[in-house]
Amino acid sequence: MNIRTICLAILAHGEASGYDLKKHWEDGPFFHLGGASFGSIYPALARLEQEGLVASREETQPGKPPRRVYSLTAAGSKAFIEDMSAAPEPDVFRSHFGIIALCAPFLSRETVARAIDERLAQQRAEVSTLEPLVESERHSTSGWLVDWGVTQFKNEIAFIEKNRSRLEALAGTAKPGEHLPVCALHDTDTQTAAE
Amino acid sequence: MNIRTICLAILAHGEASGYDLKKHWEDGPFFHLGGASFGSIYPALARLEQEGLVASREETQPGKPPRRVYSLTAAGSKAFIEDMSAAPEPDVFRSHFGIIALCAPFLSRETVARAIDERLAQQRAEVSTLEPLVESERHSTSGWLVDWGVTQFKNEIAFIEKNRSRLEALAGTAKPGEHLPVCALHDTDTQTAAE
DNA sequence: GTCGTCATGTAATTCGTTACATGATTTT
DNA sequence: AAAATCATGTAACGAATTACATGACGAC
Repeated sequence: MNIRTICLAILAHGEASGYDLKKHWEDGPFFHLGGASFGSIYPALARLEQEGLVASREETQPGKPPRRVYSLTAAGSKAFIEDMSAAPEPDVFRSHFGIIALCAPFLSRETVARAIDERLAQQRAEVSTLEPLVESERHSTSGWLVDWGVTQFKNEIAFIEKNRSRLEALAGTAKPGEHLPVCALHDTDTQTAAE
Repeated sequence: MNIRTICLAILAHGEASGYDLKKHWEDGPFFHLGGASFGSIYPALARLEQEGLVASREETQPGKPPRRVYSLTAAGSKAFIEDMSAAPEPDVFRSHFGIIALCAPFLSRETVARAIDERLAQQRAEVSTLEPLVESERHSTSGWLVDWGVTQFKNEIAFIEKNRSRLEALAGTAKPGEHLPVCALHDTDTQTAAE
């Protein structure tokens, strides 16, 4: 999922300026899906225009700087649909919290407890951003996505609350210098060592 | 979450070569957390060694090329704990499926249906990778993470199965050229247009 | 005799971020 | 008077990927 595709996806909803695109990501409830800086948006739009996938017109507005408004061309629309139809690479979430959970035996109880608290706070914050939208977006385009998000975050919160003591109990259980397999499955070291 | 941190996290479990590190990511059940190529692992290890966070020794093995085995130094251990204690940036998942859900009105029913099927297949594949580990890893370091993953994936599958018709019903509902707000909340265009 | 595994590394390229540069207007 | 908002863009930099280069050994 590159910026180009996200630009096309947002422009499919209607024309927008580079500034608008950034606002959709930063202030919108879907910032999980993106988040991009001007330094990548403007060049991306310029390149899309060069490729003929978007067209732009300058819009002068009184009392404000002129804005360059982009919209999909027919070719852009086609490219967007092709992008959406392409087989997706599996989602990768490089999660700080996941690494902490994996490394709990090497970390102090306080570190683990704090990580759990922070994770819960973060997921709760996401829920309180999205939950008010469930009603207002029920019959809009984004209603489904809002529900998806709320459900995911709530489920994770429930899981962590239920299993936090089990994770905290793992904290600090590795003696200094102790060798633990990352995952017992494919750790050939331990097997070789045992032979 | 950069490669450096993941290297430290895996090396905290015990010494490993660059080749080992890659295997932990690619073949292990935790590839969601990472996935990195040799082109990034080897330079990362070299830099960590320069900084004094890891030490290496060459291990000659009969019939196989010699391997350079890395392990954390005291400074590396400290750096690892600091990295883990640092406040995490909120997880961002740039999800292809999420974008499709958001753009359903602009896509055909077939495209949306296929995307749903692919998503379900993908999440089910993750479950069948992780589920067999629930038992074997129950009392190991990674047990918690395995449970976390299984729960997350199963919950998402359940949600999609329950709500797929609702998403499919949205497909193709936008007329060509129609302007739809990405999210009703902060779409000033529609409000301005309505004034 | 070719392909897969073990093993390390470099170079070119892509993608994106941060910081910088500019400038009018409105709010505090 | 300072700060925030609207608005666009470039340049330097960083992080990671892909592709390339090398080479021995074992399996089929």
